Amino acid sequence: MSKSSDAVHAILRQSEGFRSAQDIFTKMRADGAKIGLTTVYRALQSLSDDGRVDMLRTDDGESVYRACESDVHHHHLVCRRCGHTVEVAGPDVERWAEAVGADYGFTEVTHTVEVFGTCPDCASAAGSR
Amino acid sequence: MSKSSDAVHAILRQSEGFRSAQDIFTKMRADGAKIGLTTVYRALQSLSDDGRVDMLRTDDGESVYRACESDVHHHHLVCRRCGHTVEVAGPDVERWAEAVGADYGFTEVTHTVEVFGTCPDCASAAGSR
DNA sequence: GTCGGTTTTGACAATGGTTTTCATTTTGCC
DNA sequence: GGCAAAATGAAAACCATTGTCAAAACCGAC
Repeated sequence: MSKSSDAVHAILRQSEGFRSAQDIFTKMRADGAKIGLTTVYRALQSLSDDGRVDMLRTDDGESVYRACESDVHHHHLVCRRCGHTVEVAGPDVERWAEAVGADYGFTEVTHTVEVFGTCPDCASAAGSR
Repeated sequence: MSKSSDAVHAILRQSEGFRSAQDIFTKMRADGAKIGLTTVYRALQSLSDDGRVDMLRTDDGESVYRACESDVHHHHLVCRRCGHTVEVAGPDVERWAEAVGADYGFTEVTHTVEVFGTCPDCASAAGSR
């Protein structure tokens, strides 16, 4: 459980934002790697278990992963149309989450915050809903 | 798009927390309603579009719905151990999300915020990871 | 080098929630 | 009643994810 995991991790580190498992698989195959989809999922799972990648679900139920750059905690502003991602820091949110948790006596509080929207480009590029 | 929707909405209002679509379907059938799974999904979708029910995804990708009691938008504080859920309002977060979106020119900004932690009960009840 | 056993891998099948399809039924309206 | 539009539901299609299982890679021991 290492060579493949490392390869997947590498792909993730080369990537900007979040990527789906299938996406990663496709890219790896395109890069010439001989890897199976199953293995990608397994790698992703163990990496996530080890806390080396972040995993979250998009609105349509797909899981997406990102290499964890644990030093700085930040969130993402994702364009729901083109997928363009901006990293945003949100000290206020961090504080709020902690406060809320503490308020109810919760410990080991973590939080997931994702902001979705339509980016300027896509907005001007038109659109029906 | 009304009789069924109303029926589904009624079930939801009778329920305490979140229920899955399949769950609702099963219950309605048990209650003697002649309704199809498809219709339940359709009803849920339109109710959700109209903002009359809240919809969210569990960690395993299942969609769950709940009658919207408060017209106010709120988030959840979930115990990662026992699943106990507390509803929390977060005006600050709402404002922050909007501000962040606006900052980058994003429109139609929505956000997902979930706070996880270990609730007091579970914390005292102990544990291994 | 090779033997034996353990781990990893990946093609493929299976799962399961959700969505689509499409023919039938119901509804609203004249 | 008659007709068209909307709603319905059974079954099929989807599709991301997970399970299966036999083959391949790995590894320490001989």
